[in-house]
Amino acid sequence: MSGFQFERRPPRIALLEAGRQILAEEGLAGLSLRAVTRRVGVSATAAYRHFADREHLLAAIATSGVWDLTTALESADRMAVAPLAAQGEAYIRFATTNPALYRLIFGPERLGHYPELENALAAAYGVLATRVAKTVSAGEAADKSLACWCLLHGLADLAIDGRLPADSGATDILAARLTMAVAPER
Amino acid sequence: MSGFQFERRPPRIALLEAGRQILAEEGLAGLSLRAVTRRVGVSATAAYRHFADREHLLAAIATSGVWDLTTALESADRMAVAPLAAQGEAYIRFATTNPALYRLIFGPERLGHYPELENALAAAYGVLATRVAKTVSAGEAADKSLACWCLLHGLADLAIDGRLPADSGATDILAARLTMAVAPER
DNA sequence: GAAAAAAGTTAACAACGTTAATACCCCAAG
DNA sequence: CTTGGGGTATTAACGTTGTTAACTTTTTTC
Repeated sequence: MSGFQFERRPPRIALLEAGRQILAEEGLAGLSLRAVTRRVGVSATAAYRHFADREHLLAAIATSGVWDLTTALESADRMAVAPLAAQGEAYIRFATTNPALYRLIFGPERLGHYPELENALAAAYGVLATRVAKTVSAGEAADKSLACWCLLHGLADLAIDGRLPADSGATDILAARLTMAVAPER
Repeated sequence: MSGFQFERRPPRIALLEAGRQILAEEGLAGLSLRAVTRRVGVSATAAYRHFADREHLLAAIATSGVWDLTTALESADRMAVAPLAAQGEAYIRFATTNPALYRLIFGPERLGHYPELENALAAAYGVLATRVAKTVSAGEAADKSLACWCLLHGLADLAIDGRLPADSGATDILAARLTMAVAPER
């Protein structure tokens, strides 16, 4: 009868969330296995029940981030007018809102090649490419999708450390402009 | 009279070169302060005479890499026909030839913001922007330069871990095509 | 409630970044 | 010659990290 019972959150997820918090607060430098377990409140080696090693933890954190990006792109795309530009803005916003996470995703050694990360990235790319395909003639679709992604990735990278020339106005305006430059009219 | 005298290479440079070797051979993971000093044949702490800490060493290595990229772009630009496309190819070639170095340069936290690295990056960007400015109408120069750089950076990143769709043909052809897409004819 | 699976623990190791205190080596000034 | 000072390198030590091994504890399942 006694009302509640706390939902015991699966420990794997607790570690992931703690990792993302630390990443947001202290950057990649602070993201050690021990720091993560410390935050969750378990002992240093507890994480090895859930991740083979530190890199797998990092890959899992990155993967969860990519899924967030994917859903952000999807929901931006549902906008009635200018869905492509909206995706561009959403992409840049994701990167600038979660800089350390973004850098981890596209980071040093791309975290080896973890299949889960690959899948998530493919899904995110798919959302963009699908929209481009609807915006552009059939023959150009592949190239323009690729160019669009490169443009956004490059822009995001520059935006993250404030290297975008400020005279061009706000980040999202620039993103929209460049996105449109790649796949204009129609 | 006695012929030679070995040029004593400045230790700072020896450390830098050892660092770049390690980076090329073992990737960022193997690039520890101790590994560098070990390779040069000095004791672990000797590097502190020349670099404040590990991050400064990394920044110096990255900086030296950017200067290499700059001269590669410059010499590509000296080509008579299609200098812009040539720069694009040179950029991608640099990235794919020195993947770990490239990733270090544009890496995790962009190595704080070290002025030497900033300057080197500005110089490299200048080489590209100057060429774009000569290829495009005055009003478009800034935007197109930026777009061009983003495109190349994104392409390079994808190329590094073989994520470029192979059906589009060789990397350099793709680079040329995309470069041209941003700044066509004239 | 016993057996099996999942989760967490302590102890220990090698490697790393970094600091402090100290030695060496070369060369110019007295 | 000696004196000393800059630049360079050394050893010893500390705290932190990733990881393994040998366990114990908790939770789930039948």
